[in-house]
Amino acid sequence: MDTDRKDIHNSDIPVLCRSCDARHKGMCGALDSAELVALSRHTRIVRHAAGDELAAESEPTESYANVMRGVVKLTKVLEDGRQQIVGLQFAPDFLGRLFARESAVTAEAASEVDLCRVPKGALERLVAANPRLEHRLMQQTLRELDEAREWMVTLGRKTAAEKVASFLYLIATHLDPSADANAKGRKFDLPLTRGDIADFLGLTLETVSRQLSRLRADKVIAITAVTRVEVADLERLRKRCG
Amino acid sequence: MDTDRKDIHNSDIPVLCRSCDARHKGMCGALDSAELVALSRHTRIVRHAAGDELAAESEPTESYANVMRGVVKLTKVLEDGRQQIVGLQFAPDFLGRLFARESAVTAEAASEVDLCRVPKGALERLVAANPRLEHRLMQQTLRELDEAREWMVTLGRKTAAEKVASFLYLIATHLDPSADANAKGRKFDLPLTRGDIADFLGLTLETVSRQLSRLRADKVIAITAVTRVEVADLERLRKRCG
DNA sequence: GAATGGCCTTGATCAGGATCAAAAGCCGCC
DNA sequence: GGCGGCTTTTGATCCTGATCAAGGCCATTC
Repeated sequence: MDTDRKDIHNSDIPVLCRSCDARHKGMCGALDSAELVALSRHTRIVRHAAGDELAAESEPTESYANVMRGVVKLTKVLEDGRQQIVGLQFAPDFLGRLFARESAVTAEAASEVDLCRVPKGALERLVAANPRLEHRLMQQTLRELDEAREWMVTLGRKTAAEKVASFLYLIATHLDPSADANAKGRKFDLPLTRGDIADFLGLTLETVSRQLSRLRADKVIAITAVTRVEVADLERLRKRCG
Repeated sequence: MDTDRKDIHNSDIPVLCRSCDARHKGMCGALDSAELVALSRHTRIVRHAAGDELAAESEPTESYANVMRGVVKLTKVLEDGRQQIVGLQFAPDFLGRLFARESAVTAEAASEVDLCRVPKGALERLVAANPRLEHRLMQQTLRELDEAREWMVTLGRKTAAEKVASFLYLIATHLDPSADANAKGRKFDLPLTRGDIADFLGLTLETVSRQLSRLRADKVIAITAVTRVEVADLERLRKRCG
């Protein structure tokens, strides 16, 4: 209690929110400090290990979340087990399908992940009361729709080689926001296994592995460890994306 | 002038809007009669022939629209001309990417189409002033995102036969909203050519044609004219969707 | 009603990626 | 340090759907 009030007095912003990206680039940027304080009473930071299931397809969802660290994959499966990754979420993305009774996708931690969870009802009340928040979430939803459509081109019309290059390009440009955007090269850890990448690209893991080997042989990338990729020249990689 | 005022007096609802589906299931349902009257001063009903380009990729958009009749296809192309249809819009869908400076897709009339066009600025002002309208559009955007992700599974993981069955199932369930939802069968005209269907499914038109022939040979569908399809038992078709 | 030009269908062949199979790295664990 | 369980890589073969090619159907036009 006492500390709570001191926090508010000190800065008007809850401790947990002070260094959170969601406040700058994510949905919390739409909230003033009073709303932030009110919301933070309901939120809970949770850490999940890679592989943890965060939400299941056709299961009721009882909370939304902001991704604070790590990568979350959204997947859908056919009855016979064929699987497709339909989205990847990076910090500070909002996680969850607003207003939906149940999730249309399975959400799984691709890497170790920190989430800032909010109970469904609490967020929906806040959205109803604050059009600016809904506007923010609308902007993200529109961006996700743009990305989904971009990816449909990749899935439907690109060759295996172009698909793998496109995936690497996506990761290189999304994963490390701290990297200098102008830098020619990038180094990063793949947040997905070969099998996951295959599920993202509509390929088999063998094909993914072969195409990675080919990109390495062609010196477009270096693979310094099984999950470690270095791109010396992003532009050369982009040329391979079709 | 005089007629205008009479219309308003008569029913509070602009003539053009009275029989429009967008007022019931589309975005205009979020507007009260005064807003409807105000908005209708800016709208213009336009008819487009099949094949007309309604908006071009990377071109500035100066208006949004509601689809009142017909089917609009949204496409994206790779530099070398490979094409992918990334969405289909049916009445009374909203057409356009809210808040975007330029379109990320090409919109083209797949059939003869009637649009209710609204200038970009007019709609954006209305959205800013009316959170309920943004909420409506948010709902449609979320639905489109769900559909895009559903389609990613089809593109990435289904066989050619399953893709074609899935397309027919989509059309059968979306095209004729007046049809009895419980009816076992459906009859409809395909709004797309074989080439368009191929671009939607990530196939070639020859493969689409062959798979259609196979579905006909297997008595899952009847093709009574080149664009006319009859499905006797929707459930049998669904079983082919994978 | 013949000619023209779009679509569409069907056939023959080809190739890209899947599948099947095995070996090679990698890592935790005893 | 060596063992067992992994994911990943690489190889050999197969098969689905692409490509190349020809012909058919239909509407429009003269």
